[in-house]
Amino acid sequence: MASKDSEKAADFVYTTIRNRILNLEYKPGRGLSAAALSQELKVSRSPVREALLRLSLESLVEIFPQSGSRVSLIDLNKVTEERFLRKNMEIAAVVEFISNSPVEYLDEMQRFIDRQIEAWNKQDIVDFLKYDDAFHGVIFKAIDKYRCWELITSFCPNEHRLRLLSSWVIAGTRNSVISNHQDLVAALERKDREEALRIEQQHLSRISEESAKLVAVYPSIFRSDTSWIPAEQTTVQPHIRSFQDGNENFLTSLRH
Amino acid sequence: MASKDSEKAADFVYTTIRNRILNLEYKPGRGLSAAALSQELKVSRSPVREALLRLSLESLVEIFPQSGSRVSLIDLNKVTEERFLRKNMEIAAVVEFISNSPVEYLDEMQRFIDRQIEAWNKQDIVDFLKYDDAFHGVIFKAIDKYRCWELITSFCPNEHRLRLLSSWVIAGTRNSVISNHQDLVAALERKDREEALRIEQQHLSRISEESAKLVAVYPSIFRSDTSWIPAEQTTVQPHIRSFQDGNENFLTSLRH
DNA sequence: AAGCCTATATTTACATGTCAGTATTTTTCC
DNA sequence: GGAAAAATACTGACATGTAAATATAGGCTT
Repeated sequence: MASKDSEKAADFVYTTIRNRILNLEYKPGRGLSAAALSQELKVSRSPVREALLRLSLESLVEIFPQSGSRVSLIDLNKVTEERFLRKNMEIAAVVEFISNSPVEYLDEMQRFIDRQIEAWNKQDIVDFLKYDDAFHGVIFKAIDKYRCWELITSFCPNEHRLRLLSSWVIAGTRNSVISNHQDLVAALERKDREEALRIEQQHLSRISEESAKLVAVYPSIFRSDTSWIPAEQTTVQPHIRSFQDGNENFLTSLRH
Repeated sequence: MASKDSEKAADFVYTTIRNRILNLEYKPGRGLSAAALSQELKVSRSPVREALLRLSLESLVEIFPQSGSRVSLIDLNKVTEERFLRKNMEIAAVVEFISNSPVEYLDEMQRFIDRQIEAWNKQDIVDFLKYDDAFHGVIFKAIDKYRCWELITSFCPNEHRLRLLSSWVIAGTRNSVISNHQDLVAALERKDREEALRIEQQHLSRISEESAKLVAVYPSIFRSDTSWIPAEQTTVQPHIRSFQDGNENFLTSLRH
C-alpha cells in the first residue's frame, strides 16, 4: 500500500491495478471483482469503480454490464494498430529530433540505457521494459511533444504486454534491444537521419515475428475472434465468474 | 432528451456535454456545476460525475477538487502537439492507402464531400466539420486502422474547437477545405503518392496561420500560461464560480 | 442422461448521504 | 472606509444503499 496520503483514492486504485495488468501479474482474461478489490485495497467501491472505468476506456479492462469485469485479453488486431501508431510517431519524433538537434538530451538517454542494462543483469524484466519506455520518452520530451508520448503509452497496452511476454520468454530479445538503443543514440549524435530511421524500423519490426510463437504457446490469453487462430482450436471463452483465478503472478509463473 | 432507453445514463450525459463543448455551444472556460447538470438532464449526480471524469481525461473539462469544474480553455501548446499527431498519422495513413489501394472506399469519401458541400450551403458549420472528420475517417477505415482514427479525434479536442472557430469566423477557410478534399480523392485514385502528400501537408498547415488572429480577437477562451500572449495583456483568469455564464450558444453568439 | 425451469447469489449502474476542502460573503475591528 | 477574520454556501470525493440484469446451481421433467 504505497499510497501517499495526498493521493486520491481512485488514482491509487487505478495505478495499482494498471501496474498489475501491464506487468502481467494479472493474467489476461482474469476476472476482476470490484467488491474484492475494494476490500483488498481498503477503499470503498466508488474509487474502485472509477478506476475500472478509466481502465476500460484504455481497454485494459472489459466491463460487462450487470455481469462482471475482467482483464482484457491481448487482441492481436489491436496490437497491429498500436504498432502502426507507435511506429509512425516514433519515426516522426526522430526526424524532428534530428532537425532540432536538442543534443543536451543525449546524456539522459544514455542514462536510461545504463539502467536498462542494470535491470537486465538483475533479470528484472519489468524494470527492463520500464526503462526501455523511458528511453523513448526522452526523444518526445526533447522535441517538446511529451503528451504525444503519454498518449502512445496509454494507447498501446496490448503491445506492451506482448513485448513484456516476449522479453520474458524469448531470451534473445533483450540483447538486441539494448544494442539498438546504443546505435540510435550514436546516430542521433551524428545527426545521421537515414541510419536513425533504419534502426527505428528494425527495432520495431523485430517483435512482430515473435507473436505467432507466443500465441501458439499461450492461446488462453489471446483474443480469438477473427482469423489469427484456426477455427478448430478456438476455445469457447468461459463466463466471467468462472474466472476467479488464484492470486499468483502470471508472468513469473511461466517457465523461461 | 434524445437518449435511447437502452443507453446508459452516464453515456448519455457524456455524449451530450461532449457535443456541447466540441460544438462550442459551451464557451471555453465556462463553469460546470455537477448538481445543475444532473437537474437539467434528469439523472443523479453519479452519472454526471462519471461523465465529467471521462471528459477530464480527454482534457475537455478541468476538475478542481473540492472547488469546481469548467470547460477547459483552448491551449495552443496542446494544439501544437495535437497537430503533430494528426499530421503524421494522416500522412502515414495516406501512404498506406496508396500502397494497399482499397479503391472501393473512394465512393464513400466522395459522398462525404458531397454532404460537406450541402452543410456548407446551409451554413451549418457543425455538420461541415462533422463530415470533414468523417471524410478523413474513411481513409483510416480503408486501411483497417479505424481505432487509430478514433484515438486522433479524442486526442485533438483543442485543435477541433480551433478549427470550428476558424471555419465560423474566417469565411475563406471553407472553400479551400473542400477543394483540398476533392484533389486528395483524385490523387488517391491516380495513386499519385507525391501529390497526395503535398495536399495533406497543405491541408493541415493552413489553419496554423489563422490561430494568431483568433487569439487576438477572443483572448478569453485561450489559455495564456507561457509565451503566445504578450505579458501586458494576460488577463487573470477568474475563479470557477464567477463563471456561471448564461445558457446562450457561444459560437452562434459571435458575429462572422 | 439431457434439457429446461426456477431460486439464489453476484454483479454493475445508479441514487443518496456525508464530509472535508475551497470560494465567497458577511462581519468585525481599527 | 478598509483590511482582516469569521461565517456561510458550494463543490467534488467517497461511502453506502437499492435495483435491475445476469450467471450459477440444483431440482424437475421427459
